[in-house]
Amino acid sequence: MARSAGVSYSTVSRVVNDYAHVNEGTRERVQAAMRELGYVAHVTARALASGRTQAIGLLAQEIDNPFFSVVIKGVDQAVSMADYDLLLCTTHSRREKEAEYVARLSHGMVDGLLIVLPAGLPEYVAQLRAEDYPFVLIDHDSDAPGCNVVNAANRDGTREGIAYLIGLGHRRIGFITGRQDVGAAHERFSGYRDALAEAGIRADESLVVEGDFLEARGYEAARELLLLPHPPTAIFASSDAAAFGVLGAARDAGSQVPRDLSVLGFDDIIEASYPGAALSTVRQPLREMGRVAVQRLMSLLAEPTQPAARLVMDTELVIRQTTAPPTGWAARRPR
Amino acid sequence: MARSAGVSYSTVSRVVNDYAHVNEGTRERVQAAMRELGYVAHVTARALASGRTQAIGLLAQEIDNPFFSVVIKGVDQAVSMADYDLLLCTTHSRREKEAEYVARLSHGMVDGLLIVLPAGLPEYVAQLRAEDYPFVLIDHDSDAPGCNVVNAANRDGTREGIAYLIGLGHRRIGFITGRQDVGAAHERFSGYRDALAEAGIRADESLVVEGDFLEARGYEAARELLLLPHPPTAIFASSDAAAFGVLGAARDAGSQVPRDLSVLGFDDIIEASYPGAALSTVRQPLREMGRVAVQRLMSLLAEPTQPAARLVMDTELVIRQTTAPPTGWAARRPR
DNA sequence: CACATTCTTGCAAGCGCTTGCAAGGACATT
DNA sequence: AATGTCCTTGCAAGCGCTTGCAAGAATGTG
Repeated sequence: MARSAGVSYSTVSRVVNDYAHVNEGTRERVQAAMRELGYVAHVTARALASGRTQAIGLLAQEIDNPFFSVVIKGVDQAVSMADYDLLLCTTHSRREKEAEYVARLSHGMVDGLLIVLPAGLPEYVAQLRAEDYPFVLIDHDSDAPGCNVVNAANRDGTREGIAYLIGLGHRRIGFITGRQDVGAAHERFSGYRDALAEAGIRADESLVVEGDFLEARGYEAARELLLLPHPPTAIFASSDAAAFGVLGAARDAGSQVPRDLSVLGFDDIIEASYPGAALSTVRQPLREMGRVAVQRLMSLLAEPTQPAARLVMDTELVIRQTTAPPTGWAARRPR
Repeated sequence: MARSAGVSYSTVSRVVNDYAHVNEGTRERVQAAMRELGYVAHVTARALASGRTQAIGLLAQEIDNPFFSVVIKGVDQAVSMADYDLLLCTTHSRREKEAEYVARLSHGMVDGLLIVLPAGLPEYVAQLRAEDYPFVLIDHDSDAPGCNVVNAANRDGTREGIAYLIGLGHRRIGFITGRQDVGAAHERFSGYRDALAEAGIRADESLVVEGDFLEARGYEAARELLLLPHPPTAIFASSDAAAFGVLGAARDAGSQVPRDLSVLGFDDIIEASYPGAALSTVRQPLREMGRVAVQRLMSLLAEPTQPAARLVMDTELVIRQTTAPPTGWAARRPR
C-alpha cells in the first residue's frame, strides 16, 4: 500500500484516522503518497477491525409513500451532515422482514438503527436493548419501555384541530380513524374525544367510521357519514390521503366544501398545499422528525447507555380552504 | 460460536452459505444450533473475507425531488427482489461529493453502483472501468464510451410530443429548455428541432427560451414567450415542473389553457395527473428505468466483463387537458 | 480384501485495517 | 552527564468469516 511513503501500515492508518502523535512531516509524506496512489481505505476492512461502520440503517415500509419519503428526506439530510452513510431498507410492509433486517443490520452492518413506524417491534426489541444497540423509533405511538422514540403530538394536534372546528361552530363532527394497528391512529382518536369532552359535546358513535389512512377508504367512510340521517357538518380524517377521499365523496354527493361540509386532514403532505386541494390540516413535522431522530441516534452512538427518551414534536394547525363555519351559523349566532 | 453444534467454524460457514458436500445430518444440527443461539452472521466480516457485500450503492443528488424519488423507488423494489441491500447516498448536488462517494463505495462497501444523473463522471469513470467495477448510469445522455446506461428516449419522445402539437394545428411552438449541463436537455431540444424540420416548419429562435427544469424559471420563460409580438400557440416545457410554471404564467397573463395556449410537459410526475393540473406530457418510465438498471447491474455482477450496453426506454405521450388545437384552427381547416 | 473414488470436515491462511504495547529517539530536568 | 518524559513509530495480534488444501471416513470396484 502506501508504504511507498516509507512508513509502516500502522502509521498510514493513524494518518487516515487523524490520530494525534504523528509527526507533521510523516503525516504530510503519507498524505502525499496517498494522493499520488489514489489510496482509498477499504471500508469493510476498517469496519471489521474498528467495530464501527460509520453508517446508520433506516428501516421503513416503503419509500414512495409521501409520509415515509418526507421522513427519509429529513433523515438523509441529517445523516449526511453528520458524515455518516445511510443504508436504506424497505420491508415493503412484510412484517417478518423487519426483524430479519434488524438482526442483519445490527450485526456489524451499521452502527445504529432508525425504524420508521415499526410493525414487528416485540420480536426484536428485547435483543436490541440487551445489547445496548443504539436505535430510535420514529412515529411509534404504542408503549415501548426503554425505547427512544420520536413522534408527533398526535393527540394534542388532533384535539387542537377538532377544537378549531368546534370554535367555528361545528357540533356534529365526523371522525375517520386510521389503521387500527398503528398507535398514532389511537392517539388521534383520543384527541378527538378529548376535544369533544372539553367542549361538552356528547360523542355520537355513529359519527366515527373506521379508515386505514388511505384515500379509497376515506371516500367510502365519508359516503357513509354523508348518508347519515343527520350527517356531520365537518369531517376530520386521520390522514391527508383519507381527507382527499372525503373531498371526492363530498364532490360526488354534491356537497360543496367548505360551504356544506368542512374537511380537516392530518399530516400536511405536499399535495395538501396544492392550489386545487388547499386542504386544511394538522401539520406533522415529518422532516424535522427525521432530523431529530438522527440527532438522537448520534447522541446514543456517543453514549449508548443514556436513559431512553421520548420526543414529542408539536404539530401545527394549517388552515386552508376546506374549513369554514357551518352554514347558517353566522346568522344563528348572536353578535 | 455455533460450534456448540460440535463442528468446526468452517462447517458452520458452509452451512450458512448453502454449500454442497455437507452431510445432511450435520447441516440440520448446525441449523438447529444457529436457531437456538440466534446466530446471525456478521455481515462485515463476511464481506471482508468473501469480497462481496451483497449490497449495491445508489448515488443520486436528492431523494425528495419527484424525478429521483420515482427512480429510487424502482431501484429499491428491484434490489430487494434480488435479495441485495441498498446503500443510498445523496450528493445534495455537491459535485465533488460524487467522486468521493464512488471511491468509497467501490472499495468494498458495495458490489456495484447505480448512478442517477451523474454530474462528475469524468473524474472517476476511468478508474471504475479500469477495475472492471460494475456500474450502471441512469439518465445519462452524454457520451460515455464503454458505460452501461439506462435512459429514456428523450429525443424521440420530444419529437413525438412536438409532432402531436403540430398535428393539432400548432405552427408556432415555444420551447423551454432544460438545464444545459444535463445531456437529456440537449436531446429533448434536438427532438424539437427534428419534429419542426420534419413538418417543414422553419425554426424561430425567438421561440426557444432557456430554462432549468424548475417551475420558477418555467414561469419566467413562459412570460417572455407570451409577451412576444407574435406569441406561440403552444409551449413545450422540458419538464413537468417547468410546465407548471408555464401554466401559472398563462393564468397570470389571462390566457386560458388549452383554449389560448397549449402546454405540454415532459416526465409525467405524479402531480401532472392530479385533476387540478391534468397536464399533457411525455411520460418517462422512471420506475421502470430504475428497475431495468438494477437488472443490468445484476447481470454485470454475474459477468463483469460483458460489453457495455445503452438501454433506451420508450416514452409515452400522455394527453390530458392542457393541449388542444389552436383557436380558429377548426374553422380555418377545410373539412 | 486391497485399492480407487467420492464425501465430509477441519486446518490454517488470509481479507485490509485498527490498536495496545513497547521500544527507540528527542528533549527537558537536575 | 544521567535520568525521566513525552513523541513517534513499528510490531503483531486480532476483527469474524471464507475457502483452498488435505486428511480421514465412507463407499464403490475388480
